[in-house]
Amino acid sequence: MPPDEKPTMKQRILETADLLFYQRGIRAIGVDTIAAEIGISKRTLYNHFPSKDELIAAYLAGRFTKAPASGKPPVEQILGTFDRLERGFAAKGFRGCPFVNAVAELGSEDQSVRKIAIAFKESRRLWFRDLLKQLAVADAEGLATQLTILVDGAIAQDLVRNDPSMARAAKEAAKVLLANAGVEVGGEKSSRGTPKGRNAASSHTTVVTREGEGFA
Amino acid sequence: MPPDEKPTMKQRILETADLLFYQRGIRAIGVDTIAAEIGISKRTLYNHFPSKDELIAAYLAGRFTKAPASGKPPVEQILGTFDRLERGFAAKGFRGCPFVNAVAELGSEDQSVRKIAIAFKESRRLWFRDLLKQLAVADAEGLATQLTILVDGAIAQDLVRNDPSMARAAKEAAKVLLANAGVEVGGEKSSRGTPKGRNAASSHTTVVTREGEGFA
DNA sequence: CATTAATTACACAGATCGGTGTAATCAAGT
DNA sequence: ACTTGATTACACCGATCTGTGTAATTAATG
Repeated sequence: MPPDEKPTMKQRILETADLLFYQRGIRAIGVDTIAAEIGISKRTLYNHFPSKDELIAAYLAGRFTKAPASGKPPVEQILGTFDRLERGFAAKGFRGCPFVNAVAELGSEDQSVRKIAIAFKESRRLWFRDLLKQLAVADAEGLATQLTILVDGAIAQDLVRNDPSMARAAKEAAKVLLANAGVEVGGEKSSRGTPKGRNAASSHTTVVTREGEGFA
Repeated sequence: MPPDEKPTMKQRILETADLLFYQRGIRAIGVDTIAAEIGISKRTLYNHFPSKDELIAAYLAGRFTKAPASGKPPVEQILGTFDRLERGFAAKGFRGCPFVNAVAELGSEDQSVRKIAIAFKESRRLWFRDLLKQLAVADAEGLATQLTILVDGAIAQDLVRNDPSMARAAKEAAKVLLANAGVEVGGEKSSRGTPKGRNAASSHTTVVTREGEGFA
């Protein structure tokens, strides 16, 4: 499918909803706001999505991306996750994991949202696990769980602190866990001591990319 | 101060707001709902809290508890955090970290909420750091950060999965990080392999306690 | 008993919420 | 030129939101 050409109206609605939902919260954004942002009538929005709930579902479904496959060796893929994470943190507009946020704000009643969130988290865990199995790690299941914990912990910390170095701290921890599991982990320790520049207003030419999608 | 005696009206309002805000989300709960739950008039509520925002602030302030001090050795205190975390997860009605949730649902604009969330997270990190310094850990700052990442990661994972064993997985990771930093960590490895009973509907006589408060 | 303070019921304001109904308008395709 | 489908403007619905004004009622204190 050619990625150019003018986007469908449905796509425009969805991507605008995505932006607003993610940035300001699902409950905080009304359908009127979304329609106004695009400059369309509310009727048009409802012609493409029969209800806000379905729009929310589409939003989360769109965030459910596959973890990137690459030819690189498993260790690099695993550690690379934390590098992508850090870039995501540094990118303007990062606001944590959309699935965790959705569960947090939609309460425990909403079962469908929780289900997709669980599916996403588990898919990431399995991605780690399969790579760990390639590395002949004994307890691939448990270590994979621990890696997802590191990822989500870094995300939560960055969400409140706005400190991208949390990704690096998590990466260092991941290295220790990997080494402890008998995995040969690549050379330099990347950074030492307390990550400098905590709570950074340090804007390194941040790009507005949306890499990582569901995070992470 | 004697903890018994009948609670103040303000206290009743606050504790009810706490329960509802935490359980169902701040944005999801209206002041009418809170007043109705207690059985008081909305006017009375506004006589004690001039606005919902101040009630929210009081809610978060109430969740800002000090990490429990004890005479136990630092390592046990650190690892004990994860045990308390697991009990919190198992307790009925656990719904993640109130500060992270508040930041997640109130969006990036609300500065006051983010500030108190940062303060809380940092206080927990410093608590870890001071204990680590007692253990003569070289990079106490960095390791403390990593421990908070583990805590928040376990919380996020449990929030979506409802799996209290995430706390144990985080604890095992913490042990590895501590050992790697030269800390002598206590004997048995507590559990091995994949934590059984993932996504547990397994109700072990869960208590309704609210220990941990702000988590963790 | 009289005073005072808290709480009550209740109506109401203005905004926003998700969602619908309708008729006019616009843009293609044939 | 005619038809078809999408989009528009716009009014409207009932519900809910935060917050206020007011006068009556209740409970404790002197």
